[in-house]
Amino acid sequence: MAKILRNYKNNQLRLSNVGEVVNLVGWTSKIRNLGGLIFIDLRDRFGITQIVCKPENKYYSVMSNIHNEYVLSIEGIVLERESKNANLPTGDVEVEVTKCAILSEAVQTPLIIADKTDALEDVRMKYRYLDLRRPVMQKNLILRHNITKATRKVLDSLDFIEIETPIFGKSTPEGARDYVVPSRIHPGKFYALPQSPQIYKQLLMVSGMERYYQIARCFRDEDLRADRQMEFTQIDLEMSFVDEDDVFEVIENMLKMILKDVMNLDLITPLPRLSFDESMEKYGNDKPDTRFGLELKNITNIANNMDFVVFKEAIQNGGIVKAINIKNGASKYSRKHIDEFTEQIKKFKAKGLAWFKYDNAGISGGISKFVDEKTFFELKKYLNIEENDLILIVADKKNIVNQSLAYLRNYFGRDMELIDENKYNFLWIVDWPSFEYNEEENRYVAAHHPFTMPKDEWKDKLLTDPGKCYSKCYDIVLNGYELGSGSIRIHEQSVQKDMFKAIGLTDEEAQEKFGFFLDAFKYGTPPHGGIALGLDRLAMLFTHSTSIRDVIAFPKTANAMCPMSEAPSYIDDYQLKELKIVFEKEKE
RNA sequence: GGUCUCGUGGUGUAGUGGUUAACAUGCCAGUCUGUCACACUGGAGAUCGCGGGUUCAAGUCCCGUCGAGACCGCCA
Repeated sequence: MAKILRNYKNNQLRLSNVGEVVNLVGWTSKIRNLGGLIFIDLRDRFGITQIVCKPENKYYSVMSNIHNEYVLSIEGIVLERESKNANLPTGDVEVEVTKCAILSEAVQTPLIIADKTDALEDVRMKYRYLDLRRPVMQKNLILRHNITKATRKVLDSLDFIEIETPIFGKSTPEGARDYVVPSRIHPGKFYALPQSPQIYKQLLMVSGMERYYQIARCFRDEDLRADRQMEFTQIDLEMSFVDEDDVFEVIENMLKMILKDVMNLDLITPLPRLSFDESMEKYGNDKPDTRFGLELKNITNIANNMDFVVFKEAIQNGGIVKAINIKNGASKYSRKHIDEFTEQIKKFKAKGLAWFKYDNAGISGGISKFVDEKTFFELKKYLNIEENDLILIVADKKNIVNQSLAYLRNYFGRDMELIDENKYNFLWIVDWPSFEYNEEENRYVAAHHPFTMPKDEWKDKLLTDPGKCYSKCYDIVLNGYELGSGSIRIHEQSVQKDMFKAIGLTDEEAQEKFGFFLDAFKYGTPPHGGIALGLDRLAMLFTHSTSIRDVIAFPKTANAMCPMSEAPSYIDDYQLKELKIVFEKEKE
């Protein structure tokens, strides 16, 4: 085949090119055949150029037999259009065909190749290669590329080096479920795919690399969600000789650069910081969307003085009472709506949703008959209750109250249109508790991971008062999503020993579980810490996608399958034999 | 593991237990020389996811199953 000529992309031609002979390639995006006059929108990754062909043209019969998605190579002359299209960068010109070669024909596509396809996601997944022809999807992947490009640029300028760590590793005893790969050479043994390069990046600090980063693929065998895939990508980094503020500064600089390069937005730094406890109190979760207010208010004290048995019981059982005030919600939401909200929060095990409305006639509905004048006076002041407000109250165990109201807060943020979609509200959640108490196992477990450095003032109190310990752990949150998580790590062996003791691990058990990792720390370990940011989530939020699947070229469905390739699949018996894997026959 | 929603031409939807399953878009053909969501005319295209049941009669009701999605659990 002759060399395919192409001297312009389909977004390039302007009035200044009029008269030039140009060579274009692309897919047939749209045909408008007016009988005596054929227009073809020729699409490539960069844009669309209108091709025109008149009846006297010797390629007229060729052109009139072209169908959608045919791949064409066009030679033509750039002309000024008689009627221009202001919606298209190339809308002032068109290319009159002088030569046309059909490089490839196409049958009818199962989905329409346009930004607004009418296909649902399973069809799009099955024909992902066609879905990815849609300009909006190409834009998403290009934006993702721009994020990694900016990331590499800024981290390189800050002396970070990109180092690849193994995909085949050793199964880690804690954390998410591992994906495992059988070893043929060592029958019965398995490699584990990394949940994150955590172990390796810390070892690289022991190695003296000082500043490492990686655009790292991570694997977790847990159920999928709109914002969670079985394999996902993290911007993973680790630094030596640093404390929390140093990590924040690097990430803030990096995000500033990414936002500028990718979105042309100026990020104001330093980013706001919120303690974990404060976040739970005000927003009910550890990843607040701060683009709107609607904060949770703790009314336990006021509720305790009310003559309402539901509140009293909840408080007596160690629970709390919190409220949100939906401004102008009284007239918008009917009793039926409120019943639906109640139904929704049952998934968090909330037993009910107390509510009342306020207007100039006073309070009404829900629990209003339990709200006496004095109580209302206090609530009105504390919750800033005004005309037409709807007050929603949950009384239960602390985490049920927080989960329920955090859910409702996000719902009303959207439903009352309180969210400015053009805002990117990054913030740090800092000062995390070191431990969570696991009631099932009756012991403390590491809230982050057992290598997280406690705050200086708690370093020597891990054993005496673990429940109150805070650690040098931080999350970065964007618009209600956990974007990244990191910590300063323990580099002192005495602190590490206390940490293991606090979570009930003996020296022998710790050695057995984390052996080579702990050994490495004996040979001179710099203070170090790091963070990992979810690239998929960042790209999802920048593109205003509703799922990370829209910024991943070939994602899996919620059921961890690929409708296109039909992975996962059974393998041949000889492969199983070679791996010495035997399945037990299913018993009925 | 659990809860909920959905499954009807290529695609997206409508469809009171009762005629030939409707509409939009896409596709095919025809008319048309300035369209750009071209317009107009005509046409093809559906074993209503699959299996069973109730019924004189099932796209519609029931049970099961498979598939898709959202959420809970899970994700140190």
